[in-house]
Amino acid sequence: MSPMNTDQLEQKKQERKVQIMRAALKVFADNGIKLTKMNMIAKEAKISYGLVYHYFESKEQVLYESLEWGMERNKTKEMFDELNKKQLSALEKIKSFMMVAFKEGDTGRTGDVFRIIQHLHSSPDLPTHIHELIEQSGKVYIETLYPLFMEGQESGEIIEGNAEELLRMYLTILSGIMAEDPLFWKENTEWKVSILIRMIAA
Amino acid sequence: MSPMNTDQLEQKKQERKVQIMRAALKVFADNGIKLTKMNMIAKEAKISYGLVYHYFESKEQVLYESLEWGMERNKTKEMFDELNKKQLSALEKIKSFMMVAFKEGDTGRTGDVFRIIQHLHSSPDLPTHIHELIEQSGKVYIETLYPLFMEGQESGEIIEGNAEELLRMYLTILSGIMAEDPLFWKENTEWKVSILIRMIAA
Amino acid sequence: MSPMNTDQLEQKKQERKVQIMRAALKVFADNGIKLTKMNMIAKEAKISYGLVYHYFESKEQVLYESLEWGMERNKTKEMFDELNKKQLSALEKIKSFMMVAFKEGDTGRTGDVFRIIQHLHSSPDLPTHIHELIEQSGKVYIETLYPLFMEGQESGEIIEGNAEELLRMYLTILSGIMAEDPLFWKENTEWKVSILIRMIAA
Amino acid sequence: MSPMNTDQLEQKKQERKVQIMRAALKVFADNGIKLTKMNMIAKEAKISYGLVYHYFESKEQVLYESLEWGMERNKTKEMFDELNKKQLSALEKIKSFMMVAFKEGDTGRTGDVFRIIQHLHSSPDLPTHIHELIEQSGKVYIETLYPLFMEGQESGEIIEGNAEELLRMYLTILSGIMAEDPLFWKENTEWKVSILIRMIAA
DNA sequence: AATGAATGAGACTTCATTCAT
DNA sequence: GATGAATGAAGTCTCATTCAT
Repeated sequence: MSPMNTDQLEQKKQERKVQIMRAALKVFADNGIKLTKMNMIAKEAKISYGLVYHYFESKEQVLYESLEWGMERNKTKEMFDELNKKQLSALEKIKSFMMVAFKEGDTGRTGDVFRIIQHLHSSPDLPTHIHELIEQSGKVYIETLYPLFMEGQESGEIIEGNAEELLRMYLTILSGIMAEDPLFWKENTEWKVSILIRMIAA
Repeated sequence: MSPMNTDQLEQKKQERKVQIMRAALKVFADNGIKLTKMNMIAKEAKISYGLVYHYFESKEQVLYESLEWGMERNKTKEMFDELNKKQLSALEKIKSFMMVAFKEGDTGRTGDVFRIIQHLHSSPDLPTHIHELIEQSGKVYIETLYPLFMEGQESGEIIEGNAEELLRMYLTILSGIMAEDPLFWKENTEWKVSILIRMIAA
Repeated sequence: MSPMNTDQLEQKKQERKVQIMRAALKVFADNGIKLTKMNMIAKEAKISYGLVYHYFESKEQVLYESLEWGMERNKTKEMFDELNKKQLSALEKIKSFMMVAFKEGDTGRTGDVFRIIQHLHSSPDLPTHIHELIEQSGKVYIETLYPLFMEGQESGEIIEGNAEELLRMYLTILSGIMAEDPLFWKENTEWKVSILIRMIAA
Repeated sequence: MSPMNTDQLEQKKQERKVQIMRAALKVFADNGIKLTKMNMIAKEAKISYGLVYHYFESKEQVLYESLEWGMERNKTKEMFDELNKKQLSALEKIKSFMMVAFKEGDTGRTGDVFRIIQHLHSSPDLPTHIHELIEQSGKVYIETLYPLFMEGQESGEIIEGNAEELLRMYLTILSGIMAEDPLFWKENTEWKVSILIRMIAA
């Protein structure tokens, strides 16, 4: 009942939520939104399904907050800021970005978020605020990669043509891979990245 | 009571089945197996859901027969035989294959079948006979493209390396695109094909 | 278009109805009312299910008319009148009744009607007019057998006790047998009848 | 959190299952397998149909487990062992068996199980494991009564003839009664038993 | 007259959500 | 806080009935 208690409780509560959100991201990413049962999230988080409702209003709310949390952790922007400090060409930066973004361990969840966003593209019956979240999240990739594409074209590293269109196609392909084969990046990452880069490298 | 009568009826029945299978392929491709409701197939075919059961035993049977029918129409093999008659390099043949396979109108359904097969890869709880059908169908692409990849490598048109792995990655990317953006090939097909080809062109 | 034609048509129609009713009685008797599908009746009558609706309003109507027709053919009363002409004791008449009633060929349908009536006892959700028909039909057996039971008791052939109760139990057992094992009477009829008679024989 | 807690929960769960199985046995017995709706079981158990699925996988599983449970409670064998300790003639034992088996109160469910087994004889489209259960259960009656029939014939209490056939007919009649009139044994049990016994008593 | 194509109510089952403990 | 018991909407499939041919 001491004031400290309240804080501790609050923190514990937050930890629980994180435990659930981490599980949710994984399960949503693996199965898609509709096919993910509350059951599966609870099992992945090693709690009872009833408890999920103690921390979240609904399945939809779990999705929303998990995405929010995942994007925050995702920190694409920060990743780029980090990259920009290094002395690399535009193409090398793009390559580095892919290596970092998709070859993550347990912590990042970048891939999970990316994959969920793909699943969501094909779920037209979701509420607006979720679609907005997606929209916003998708933008991050565009906003950070577009300048690099432009830079690459100027320096002659990247093929000519409409940079925006090229970027969109590039992202479509990345999305597609993640939707198609979640384990794609697990093996031979470097080789695969280099092949993909060939598409845009002059 | 003329002999023509029976034939006509039989043909009409077959047309109805085709109407349903065409609808089913589209809806399955767009939504995945589990998320496709009989309702959706029926609505797409502009009939009542009850009627679907007049022509097919179950949802699973609709899937199976539709795939079978779609693959038959698909005729990847025939397409290649046609190609091989022409005087083209391996890379040009691969390019032609993509142009023909993915830029079809309403008739071909090649893309739908391709996408469903992708969905099915991630549905481990389907009966054996469907998985066999998929397996078999997937093989067609490999069996027809693999020799071309080899040929391309020998002639120096295609980059060095493990041809099988390269082909698998190539197919994963194609699958991913179709899963991700069904309308991908509608516009700018030629340019998109050329970009993709860059991945493997030496 | 001649007047004769009308009659012939009328007769043909009646024959068709009989064909259906005969089939219906058999299928209803074997499967019970609810579990009998229109399909099964049609197949048994070797016609399409649609045609049944040409001759009858509904499944319920098929049941009603079939029962009516079956009871008419059944002619328990006539059977007894026949028996009464012979010089037999009451017990021998009861025995004869059973032999005739249950060991019939294709024509009689006595057993079918009897069995359907049993099924109907346990179908409380049927319309009134059908229940009335049943009621009425059940009475025939009681009305014709009751005097024989009385007579048998007076002559000392049948055991003492409440004749009505004894008869009711006897009929329950007969009904039960037909519900339980439709083919019961096919074999060893005489021996089985004699065993059953032992229950009431003094 | 006391150790008792888990046990209590487990016990409560078991009680719920028993509540459902008791209801199921009654409803199955009254209506037959196919005509029994999950709804009816739920209503009889005074719960929602959804809850039934919390405790059982499917309707079929409800049937299977209910039968198993009912047979266990049934304990025909134990009943006979009890009887055999007493100094009774074979016929008297058969009589006692019937009195005990069919004049039970709420607890026994012997009659329900017996009736369901009859219904099942006429349901050829049930899975094997259920048929095996039935088979096995049916055997109990035969295995326990057959020796008594033989014994009775040797001592001259029971009429001559093929004991097996006689027993089969006897059981058919019992089954039939239970199928036909579930309340048959409620009243006048002793008298009814004595009449039935007359069939086989020398 | 005859067929069987077409429809939709109802039954089984799944699963998100609420609630008692 | 934590569990899982309880409910009911929605999806798959069956089948009586209507209707076009």
